[in-house]
Amino acid sequence: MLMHNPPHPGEVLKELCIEPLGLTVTDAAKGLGVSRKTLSAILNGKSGISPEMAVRLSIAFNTSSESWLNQQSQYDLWQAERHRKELHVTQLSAA
Amino acid sequence: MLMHNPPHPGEVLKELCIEPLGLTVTDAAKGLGVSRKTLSAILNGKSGISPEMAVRLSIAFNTSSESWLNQQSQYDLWQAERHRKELHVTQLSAA
DNA sequence: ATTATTGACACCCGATACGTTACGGGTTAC
DNA sequence: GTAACCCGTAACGTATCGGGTGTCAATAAT
Repeated sequence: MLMHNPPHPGEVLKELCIEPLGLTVTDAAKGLGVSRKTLSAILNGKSGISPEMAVRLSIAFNTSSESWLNQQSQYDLWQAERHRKELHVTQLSAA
Repeated sequence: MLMHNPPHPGEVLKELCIEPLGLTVTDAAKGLGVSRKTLSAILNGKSGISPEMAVRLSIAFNTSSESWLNQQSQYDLWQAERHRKELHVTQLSAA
């Protein structure tokens, strides 16, 4: 089933990892091995979480990479589903 | 936990949807509303399944879009995990 | 006030999804 | 043989996106 209005993974990252640890974006970016801009873009919903970034997050925050990437997938899918009608696709399998 | 060596989603698509229905790549592509090249690339592992494509597949084959996109995520993640060592990331949370 | 931090902007690059067109290699039917 | 399919794919273009670098202005902390 589809979640409705899933939050952007960047929000979750900020609220669950960055803020609780009192990390600055600059320091967190340094720890993740990416630029400050890259992390900032994610935290502010401008970029998604790439597979490589999911692995970085899993190492830095001792979490699972799947959870990050699945969150991103749910988010992307929810965006894509909103244009379901505009993709003229015909049934190929039996209903 | 991580699956090991997840199959490319294109293989699954071919074996579970295209072949059982006796569909040609040309006809399936037409039904999906994409070019023959685009579908061919997916079936042969040259391209991944985009969120939009997942929605197309869900309509044409009466399946869930999440399942397609999750398969792709698992595949992408498995590729990314293989370079875990080369991403110099430092621990930020308590172990 | 000075410094640190941050978000927003520009521009660059590389990867990727998708389209059209076109080719060459198969198979099958005539 | 030749015509009609089907297929993979190379070559061109489009657009989007993640990521790096740099700059700048607003804000927060000292």
